[in-house]
Amino acid sequence: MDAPLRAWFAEQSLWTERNIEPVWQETRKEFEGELTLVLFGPAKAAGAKPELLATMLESFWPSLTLENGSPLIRSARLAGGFLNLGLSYAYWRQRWSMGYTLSTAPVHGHPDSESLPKRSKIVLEYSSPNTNKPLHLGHVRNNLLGDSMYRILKSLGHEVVRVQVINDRGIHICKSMLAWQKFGEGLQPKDVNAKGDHFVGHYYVLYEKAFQAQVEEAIAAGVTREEAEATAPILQEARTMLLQWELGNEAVVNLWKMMNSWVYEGFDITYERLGIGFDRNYYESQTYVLGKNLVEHGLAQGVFRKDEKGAVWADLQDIGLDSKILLRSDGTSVYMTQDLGTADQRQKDWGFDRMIYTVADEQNYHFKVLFAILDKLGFAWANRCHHLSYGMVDLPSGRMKSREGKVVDADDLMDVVQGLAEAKMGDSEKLQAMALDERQELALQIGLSALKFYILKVDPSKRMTFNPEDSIDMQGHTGPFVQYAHARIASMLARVVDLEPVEPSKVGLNPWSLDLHRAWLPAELELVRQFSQFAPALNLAAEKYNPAHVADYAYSLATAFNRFYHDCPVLQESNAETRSFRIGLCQQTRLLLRDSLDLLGIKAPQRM
RNA sequence: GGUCCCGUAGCUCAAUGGAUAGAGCAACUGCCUUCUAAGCAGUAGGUUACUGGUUCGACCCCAGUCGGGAUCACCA
Repeated sequence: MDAPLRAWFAEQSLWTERNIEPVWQETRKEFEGELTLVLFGPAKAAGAKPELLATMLESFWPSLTLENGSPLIRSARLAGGFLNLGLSYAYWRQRWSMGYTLSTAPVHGHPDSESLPKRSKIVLEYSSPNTNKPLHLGHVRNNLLGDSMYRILKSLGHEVVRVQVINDRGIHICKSMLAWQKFGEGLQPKDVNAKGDHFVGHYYVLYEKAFQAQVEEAIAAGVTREEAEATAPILQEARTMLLQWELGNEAVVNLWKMMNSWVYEGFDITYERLGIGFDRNYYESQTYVLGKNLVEHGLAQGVFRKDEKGAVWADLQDIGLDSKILLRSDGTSVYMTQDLGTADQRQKDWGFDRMIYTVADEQNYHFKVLFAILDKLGFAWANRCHHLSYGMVDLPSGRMKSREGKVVDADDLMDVVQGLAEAKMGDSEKLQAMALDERQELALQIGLSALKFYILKVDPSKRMTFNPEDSIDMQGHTGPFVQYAHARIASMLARVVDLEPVEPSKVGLNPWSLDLHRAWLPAELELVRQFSQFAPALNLAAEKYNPAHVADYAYSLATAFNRFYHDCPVLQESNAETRSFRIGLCQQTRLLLRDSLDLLGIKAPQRM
């Protein structure tokens, strides 16, 4: 809702004398009006019936005017305790003219600019893959959330630094290295025409197979499973390799570098195709040594304690959490230790106001503890760290399990959605004349749109089920539905120049000159009303770290347009005034659809 | 076991404490000689897991019960 209007209502003595904040909501579709004042609370506080308040308010309506003196309120009807207000067409024209788009925002701000959070510098972490296997569906949700939040926060004027931590070291990396050494026969990805990350992932699987075989063999020889798993020779070899890596053994380090470089080449391709990018990579091989000095510092300050074995602990019982170990008795660090160090490092690197970690909700407790310890260490920015926690992605058959090969590979997924979009395009005569590369690019845009929208329309905090069949759907509540509305407008507007050599000012840039000498049709009013919802949706998405609000908005706007398109002729409208008005509506709709899609990382093709 | 999260139409998801709980998919009915039918209009589908409580009003807040998940390592 319009902030000045809200402010005006809130200031009325009717409320202020009784210390009441009026409750507003969007008017439900089945009632006349766009804005609803809920009178139950105020009525109760005032000891009066809603009817009486509505009557009292009636005297205020005439005093409510726009800058040019025309009235603000078009209609006011009480239904139960709900006062439904219809706003004047002049108001909606003005509101429309302030219509916020990404391209105009930095210059003009937008109508609800008071509610804009202060612009700040934000470090946003997402993706954070391991270098022993390719990206899968879980990474995809992470990437899409991170990328969309980046776009959303950036559009509100924040400076956002996109970072990922690459988990490039550790026992799991050594496992694939070892397997390649044993079974790889010196082959490289290019020798077998493989994508680097898949190539390395293949050896990780081979390791697991060899490991299981050894375990079964040991069990057959009479050893317990537990012991067999702990003592498998190949695991010993992997551990030895990790030690050698840590000691800087040249052969091992060279192998490590070579295989990681293959993986990065593969990741680059996947990210590129998915439309995801980063401003800075942090490598665990460099950050895993960080944090020890922080712990020493905390120990000196008396924030941490050392036990009799020499291990260092953070006591968090005072804030309802457990104790957390930070340094083992042998002086080595744990995961938490490096996360502390990395956070501190990033503050030094960027001087951020806020830091956001896009990490699955299985680590909720970890981040609670991390932020609590940063706070104990006295970092003022500790309470400006946020864990953008998202739920796991399940398959219809249940949880994804990489060990059982029950994973959806990111590259395969993109192949499938692109292929389906292309097949669908084949049905359309208007798209058959396209050049092949153009076709494939469009198919990718549409396929990715289906995938991205399917994932982003769900509240991040909720666990979601990924149904492959639904995810490639292109009808109904989907990305292609929104894209289609955009493409329809684009193809229509492309003809405007030929059909109607109108002044730019007549087609929406200056709506004050577009006074229609008639009441608006419902579809016209609904469309303009949707224009005013863009900024609130964007703000809500940023505030709640939830791109689903933008996805919802894009769908609502597209729906409103489709009805308008069905009900109202545009180019074929004979009345010149109405035609210009509607062309203006189309232009504004197209911009908002394009920008909403962009915030979700989805392309808006000109035709489809 | 302690802590935290979740339970809404057959399925996937919505719904600041507000009106008759909404969409899409799947099912069924209409609408292309008309600016792109990847569309529009309609029918059917609900004890919001259950039991209480708070209040003018509860999917939403509180307590309990049942069901599902996560987490609580000198793992990462």
